[in-house]
Amino acid sequence: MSRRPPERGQRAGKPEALADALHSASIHLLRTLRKEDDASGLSAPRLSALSVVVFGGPLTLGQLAAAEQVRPPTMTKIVTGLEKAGLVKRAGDLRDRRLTKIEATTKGQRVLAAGRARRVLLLTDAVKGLDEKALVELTDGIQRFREVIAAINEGR
Amino acid sequence: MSRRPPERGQRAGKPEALADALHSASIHLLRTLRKEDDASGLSAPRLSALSVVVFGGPLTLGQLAAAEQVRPPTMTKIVTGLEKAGLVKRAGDLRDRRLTKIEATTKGQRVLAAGRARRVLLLTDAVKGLDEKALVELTDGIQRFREVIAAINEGR
DNA sequence: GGATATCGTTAGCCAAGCTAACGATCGCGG
DNA sequence: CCGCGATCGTTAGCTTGGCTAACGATATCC
Repeated sequence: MSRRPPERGQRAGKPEALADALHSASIHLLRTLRKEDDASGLSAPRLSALSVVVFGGPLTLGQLAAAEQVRPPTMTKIVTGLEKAGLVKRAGDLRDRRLTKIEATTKGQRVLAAGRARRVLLLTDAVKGLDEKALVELTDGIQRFREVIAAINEGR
Repeated sequence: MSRRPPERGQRAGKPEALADALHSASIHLLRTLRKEDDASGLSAPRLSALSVVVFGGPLTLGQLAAAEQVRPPTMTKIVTGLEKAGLVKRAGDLRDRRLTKIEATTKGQRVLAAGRARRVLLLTDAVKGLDEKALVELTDGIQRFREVIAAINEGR
């Protein structure tokens, strides 16, 4: 959902408003970051996948798809894009495709690092307006955020 | 970015890790909710736009596009989809398209309410595992989350 | 050695985002 | 009173990302 008149639950006393706030905030953060990430020429899904490859070591396409919670054909497209951009490469057993591992190139590592630096710049500016207390609240909140998502994904 | 080995900053002491955590959590929440929202036949962008229309009263396409932070052509598509689904209608001055207002149908209101109920159910389950303290932290965190996003969007 | 299982890819669909170009309407100035 | 520019929406056309269904290649197992 979205930003709308402030009369609607800012403090989110009800789970309903909380759900709405979570959804809304997520949508807007991604829309905001998407623009910034454009500077690296990488969309959010590609950036996300690249991140997994860089930090998750070499892994198969299936594993990557599972990690990103998308179907294999979707991941094929993403990996193909990353490969064309020279950010990842296929290694390992190239004959048996089920065993080929996807790994990051050094360029991929560089680009990822640069993208993060860019985002950090943005965030740093945004954080300037927050005091220490707010920072702590944000950090704690994200942790809870993660727990909620994990709970949803597990309980089904 | 994405879920990856837990050794990477859970508590987000650095802004870098905080940015990463925000991004990651947002991506995953949306991916998770997308599935649920499928049940209403509405994608996240449509649901978001519908929400703005329902709660933001009748408004022009341009205003809606601005609220949703997308370009007018994109919003044209979304509104067209919602219109075909009978969730919104165009009213006001139909001759001068610059003055036609978009407003929700009663069906639109119903569907939105149903979608929210569905999400709330999910969230309620997820929240069962959280104690009061965690709930407060989450609520506070979201508020900060919003502030950060607002700060980013303003400072440019 | 041939059936089977496993995994990736191809094909083909749709939604959502963009830019560029077009169109329609109003308001204003001459 | 008539055209001209400004304003806003839409159309056209492209890319990416998501899906399912079908196909292909490889290894394994009997």
